[in-house]
Amino acid sequence: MVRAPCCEKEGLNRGQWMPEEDKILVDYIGKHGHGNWRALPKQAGLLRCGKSCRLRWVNYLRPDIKRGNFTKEEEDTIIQLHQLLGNRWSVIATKLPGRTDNEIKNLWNTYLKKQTDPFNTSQRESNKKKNNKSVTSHMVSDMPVPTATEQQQQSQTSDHNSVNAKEESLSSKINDENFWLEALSIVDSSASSSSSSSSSSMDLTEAEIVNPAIGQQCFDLFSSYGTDDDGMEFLVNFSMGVVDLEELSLF
DNA sequence: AAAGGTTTCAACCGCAATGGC
DNA sequence: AGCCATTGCGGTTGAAACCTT
Repeated sequence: MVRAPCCEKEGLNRGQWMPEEDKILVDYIGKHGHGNWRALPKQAGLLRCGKSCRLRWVNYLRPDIKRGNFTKEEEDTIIQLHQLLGNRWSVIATKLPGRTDNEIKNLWNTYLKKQTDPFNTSQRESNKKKNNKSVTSHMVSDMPVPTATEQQQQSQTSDHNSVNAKEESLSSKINDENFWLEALSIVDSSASSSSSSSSSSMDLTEAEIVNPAIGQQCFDLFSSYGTDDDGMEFLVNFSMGVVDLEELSLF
């Protein structure tokens, strides 16, 4: 079967959006919402395909878009999440309010990828000086996640027996209340009784990781369980320092 | 000043996923 | 179950801006 083109290309504008086009799109969506993207350009009077309109809105015209340089915290978050999720830009973007997947992808491809590559460490620094842009460069985290190179080195140097022994050791801690009390600080215990300190972790709702070393152990352990969608969501939150304690029952 | 090289990022493309019929 | 339309995602492109020589 011949694939249908995404839009009629004849007579439609392509390339850079003109300010007038932006205004038409913003005005239309402000009044009617975007509804059906394919039908939108015709209804709004734009000589663009629906796909182009959607992209322009999502990546540039949305009112909640945060423009400007990424902060150090945002960069660190992206680096951590990328190590966890790979090139799942849309998932990463959900953890950075106001940032788009396209923006994050561009940042990664032009800067962060080089940052995490030990053989290209100084490239952006020199560019930064050239461009006089205020992008910070470092990789500091309260709960450090190993770089891809480090992970590779780790996998090369450790044998399966020692890994299994470590997992068994960590697994045994999951049901150890003191282990969790040491690692976590309760953020939201409203759904449980105030005597939560003496209850099991399953009675609590949400906690912050206050002991990075233990947090790292937990992360290693949970990662070893594999990652379906729910597990992935848990790991994302965990990597950002927050634990949904109800999810612990999954492990 | 200008030519050539490099970087950035908005926009495009093609494919996969999803949902309705 | 299968087809089709639509949406969303990630990879890629190319024009513009910037830098170096």
